[in-house]
Amino acid sequence: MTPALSEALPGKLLAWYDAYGRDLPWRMKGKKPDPYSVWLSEIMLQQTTVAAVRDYYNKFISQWPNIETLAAAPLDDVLKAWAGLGYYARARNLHACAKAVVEQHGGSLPRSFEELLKLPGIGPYTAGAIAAIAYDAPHPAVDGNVERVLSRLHAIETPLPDSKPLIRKIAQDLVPEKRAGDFAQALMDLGATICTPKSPNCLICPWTDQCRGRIFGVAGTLPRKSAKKAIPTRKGYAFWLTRNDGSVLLRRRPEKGLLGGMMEVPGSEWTEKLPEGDAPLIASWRKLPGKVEHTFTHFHLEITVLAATVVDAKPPPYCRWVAVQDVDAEALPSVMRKVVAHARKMVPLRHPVQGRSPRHGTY
DNA sequence: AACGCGTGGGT
DNA sequence: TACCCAAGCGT
Repeated sequence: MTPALSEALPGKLLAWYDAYGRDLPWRMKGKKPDPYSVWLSEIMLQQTTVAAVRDYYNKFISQWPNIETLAAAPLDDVLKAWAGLGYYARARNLHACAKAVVEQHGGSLPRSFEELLKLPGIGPYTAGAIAAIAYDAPHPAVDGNVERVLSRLHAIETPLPDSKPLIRKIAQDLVPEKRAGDFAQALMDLGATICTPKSPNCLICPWTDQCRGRIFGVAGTLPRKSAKKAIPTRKGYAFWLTRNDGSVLLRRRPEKGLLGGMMEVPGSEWTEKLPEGDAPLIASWRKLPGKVEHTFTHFHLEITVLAATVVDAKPPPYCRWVAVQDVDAEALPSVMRKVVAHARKMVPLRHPVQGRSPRHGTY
């Protein structure tokens, strides 16, 4: 590509962005971006769509308008507010990052890429995005959108992730000295609205004349990606244990790993062979009809729900009784909200069900 | 370096 | 329907 052409690219994109850029809650129209808003939105947007993030972002900003209030909040409150958004390590890291910024940086997010990179939950993409959007530093923010747009612009046939180093260099060379933040956001808007994964709308693209993917007629097929393998199905049980006063037993999951720190309906392991083991309390369990199905990133899950009622019992380790009307406010991930909905549909409160073939303490 | 880590919407 | 995918990070 000639120098003249490559120099024209940022200007064309910025002009397009000025006219057609999206209006999003974390973009301050005509005002200087707020680093806290930029950081919060970027963490939420990791592997997550704008549509999914919008309500969560507004809720967080209302509940914790600045990083000090977020840092002072109990982690469980943050997990409750994050529940349903997925990738819960982000919520734990968000809270840890807020505390680190307050304790080590006087409550202001650092400006340099290197310092940002040291903070929990901030990797190369997010550090670049914050540096560029919040502080207008000339850093690229290379996410999935940018990888797609630039793969097409240069008709890169090397599949991802092998092409990442090349794409990163292309992105770096494209960043303009001025308006680096707008440029980063413009590139993502272009990918989200025009240079979409399927059926890109090349007719209205500001880069259509320079796009080799379009010229070669392969834009819609790029970027190439290495094949991903199939995911297994795992099975398990969940124990819906209600108490006579209208409360249900919930359990806190271990702090790390899948759904770390979140609440759950107590259950068995999730394995490819239906597991055997002990229920959390001795009771008469009955199997509810149907299954709860859910798909995680790396496996499908089928949960069979067993229900029982007790008069009273001391909660087992990591468990506590929660009034059923308060369950919705708990830090329950989506899979567990499905379990709760399934159980509540089948088990009317205060009408204890007799076990048909009681098995005590075992399922 | 490859894998674990959620969810809901689009096609 | 059964994929595919989205502003990635931590280990």
